This record gives sequence, structure tokens and C-alpha cells, in this order.
Amino acid sequence: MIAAPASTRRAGPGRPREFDTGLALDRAIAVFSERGYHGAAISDLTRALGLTAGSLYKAFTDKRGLFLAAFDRYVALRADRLRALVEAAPTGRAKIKAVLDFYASDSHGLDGRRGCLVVGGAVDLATADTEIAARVVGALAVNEDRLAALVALGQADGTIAPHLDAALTARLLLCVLQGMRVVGKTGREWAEMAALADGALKLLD
Amino acid sequence: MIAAPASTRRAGPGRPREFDTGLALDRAIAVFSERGYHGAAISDLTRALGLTAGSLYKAFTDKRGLFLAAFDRYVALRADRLRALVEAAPTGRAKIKAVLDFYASDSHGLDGRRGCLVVGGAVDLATADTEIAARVVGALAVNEDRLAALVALGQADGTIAPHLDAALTARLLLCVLQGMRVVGKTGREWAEMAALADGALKLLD
DNA sequence: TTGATTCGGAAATGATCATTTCCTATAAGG
DNA sequence: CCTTATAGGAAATGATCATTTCCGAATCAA
Repeated sequence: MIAAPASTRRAGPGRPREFDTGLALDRAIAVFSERGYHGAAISDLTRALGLTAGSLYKAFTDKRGLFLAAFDRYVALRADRLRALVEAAPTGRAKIKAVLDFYASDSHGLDGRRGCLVVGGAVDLATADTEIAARVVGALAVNEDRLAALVALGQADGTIAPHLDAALTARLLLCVLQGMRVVGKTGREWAEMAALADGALKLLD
Repeated sequence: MIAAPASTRRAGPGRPREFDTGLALDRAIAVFSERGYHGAAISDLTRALGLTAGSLYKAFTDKRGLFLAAFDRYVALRADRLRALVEAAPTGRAKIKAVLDFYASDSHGLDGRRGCLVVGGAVDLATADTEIAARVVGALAVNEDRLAALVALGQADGTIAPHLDAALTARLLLCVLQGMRVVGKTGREWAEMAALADGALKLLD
């Protein structure tokens, strides 16, 4: 029998779940982010989520299943926050600045030290787990495509140099963003990361 | 009693070591790079190094000791190769291009998938092991300082725009380089990474 | 109320992990 | 040639790991 995904759980028969799945996944995101997939023991997770192993396994099937659910939530939550920021910015250049600032903010201090689940997944499981590797590839591809669209938008509205290769510029920005996440693991001040976000705009000239 | 570091082992009394420490560490680098610290089991390492657990522990004290030795060798070997490339390039700009090409080459194909031990150490152990975290910080700092010196050199020889903030530009380049390592974990073609290395030169204008 | 169904949770399970032990082999120093 | 010291290696060790089992509790459909 295959357990229903936590998100699709309908209110059928049986005892209702007593914990909030979203909140539990948020905590799993934190644990997996700072310890990595293999470094996060089930005991770490049960302690952080406030669940016993039994409940955890009933809800998420597996350690791998929990990671997958946390990963998907991480990507979705982050995409939502980013979308709002991008929509609020007026020009193509401003939208890209918003993306850079978002990453700068998340890469500084304690959150920066905690790190990025996508980067962690890439480093920990890219060679070992093909399904997770595919999700990492997908997440980066979506990111890159969105950046390319923003570059094209900026070129259309005159805030980004028209002669630039939009695809290449997007890929460069992606490297800067992921690089900020790596550098941020070493504990940097906000001002430092913000200056990086500002400096990266040079790629749009 | 504290075991002598593998590199300082003198030809004293006792049975001589039958395996080549450097070669063993090269293999350990490969295993730790592609599986991560926690993902690499001792059995993986003994198989890859062609050693039994006993010999491995006699030579390197610990799994952690082996990682530390592999990490140091990785950083040193890479610094040597990089230094040679940088010295061969004529101008400040050309030297930075050489660094970017070096990372582009290492970030493509199978080597790219294998990944970088510094990035892996940062992701896996930045929050858990303060000594390893310090080495990661150090490795990135050295990298950044060298880049800053190259930017200043390029500004002196007229191949890099003089008004640029050398420290900021170096930090941006560092992000691009580390970002290439992350992106490279998803399996990219050489041409793609080479184009990134080329595009990043825009940061020097 | 009754059965079906799922959850919460403590305890048990078997696998795997890092590490050690013990013994033999091989060298240098006296 | 004997002591000292280290390496090689198979097997054992204890810890920890992911996972399962079992049982009481809670809910729904009838």
C-alpha cells in the first residue's frame, strides 16, 4: 500500500493528525539545511519536529520521503516569496536587483550559515540519488529561466544593455546567487552580502 | 600518544608503509567529494583506497583525520596548479581569466559532478565542526585575497578598469567560482562553463 | 454502538557505522 | 640476534542508524 502524500491527505476515516505538516516540514528544512541529508539523523529530526519516529514514518514514509517533502516545500515557499518581490519591482533591472537582495539577505548571518537546501541536496546527493538530483537540476533550471526572462524584460524596458546574451547573463547571475549561498555558509555580515548583490548588477551593463 | 601527521612521517624504526600516502589521499578526495563527509562510509574509503580499516586508522587516526588530510592535500594541490597557470598568464586580466577557465574546466562533466571538497566541507560541516569550518573559511579567504591581488595587478597594468573596488570585485569573482562548482554538480558541458568564465570577465570592465 | 481506519508513541529490530583488538610481518638500532 | 616500533589485516566491538512493531487513542461511516 502506498501512503498518500502529506499534502493530499483528505479528512477520511481514522484519527486525525495532531501536528501541522507545514510546520513540521519547516523544521525539517532547518535540520536538513544545516546538517545535510546524511548528517541529519532520524533522532535529530524527531527531536526538532517534536514527533516520535512512528508518527514521522506514518506521515512521510521514509527519511528520503521527508527530505523530498521538505525539499519541495523549501523550493515552493521560496519561489512564492521571490515572486512577490519580483512583481513589486518596477523594471527588469529592479526585479533582478530584488532577486539578488533576496539571496543576499538569506545568505548572511545565521540563516546564511544554515545554508540552502538545494545546494545541500546538490552536494550531498547529486551522484547518489537520481531522483533528488533531477529535482536539483529542475530547481536550478527554473531559477535560470526566470532570470533569463527578467533579463529580456529589462532589455525590453531599456534598463538592461540590449546587446547582452540574455541566457548567458542569466546563467552568470545564477552562479553568483549559488556562490553567495556557499560563501554565506562561512558566516558573513549583511552589508557584505548586500554589496555583492549591488556589484553583481554590473553584469547587466 | 599522538600519531605523527602522515606527511611528516620519517623513516624511523618499525615496518615501513606499503602504500603511497599521496595516492591514498587522492582517492579519499574523490570519495569525500562525491559522497560528502557523512555519506562516505569507512567501508567506501577502505575499498577505494585499497586499505583495511586497521591500516587506515593507523595512518590517519580517524575518519575525521583522513578528511582533514584529504582536505589539506586538495587545497594544496589545487593551489599549486592554479599558481602555475596564473604565473604563465601575462596580464592581470589574463591571470583572472586563467583562474576562471581553471574552475570552468573542473566544473564540467564528471569532475564537475564529483564536486569540490571545499564546497562539500562548507555544506556538510560548517555548522557541526568548528575546525573544519575554520579551514573552509581559510581556503575561501586565501582564494579571495589572491583574486584581489590579481585585480589590483590588472588595474596597475591597465587591463582592468581602474575605478573598480578591488576587494568587492574579488568577492564577486569568488561567488562566481563557487557558484560554478555548485552548478557543475548538475552535469554541464565544457562549452557552457567556458562561456560562463568568459562572461564573468565583464566584472572587470 | 460497532467496525474500519489512521494516529501517537514507546520499545524492539536488524543493519550499518566508526573504531578497536589482536596477531603476524617487517623494518631499524644496539 | 634481540628489542623496539610500526604496518597489514581479519575479526570483534559497541554505538548509532533507519525502520518496524505493537498497542492504546481518536475519528468516521454505518
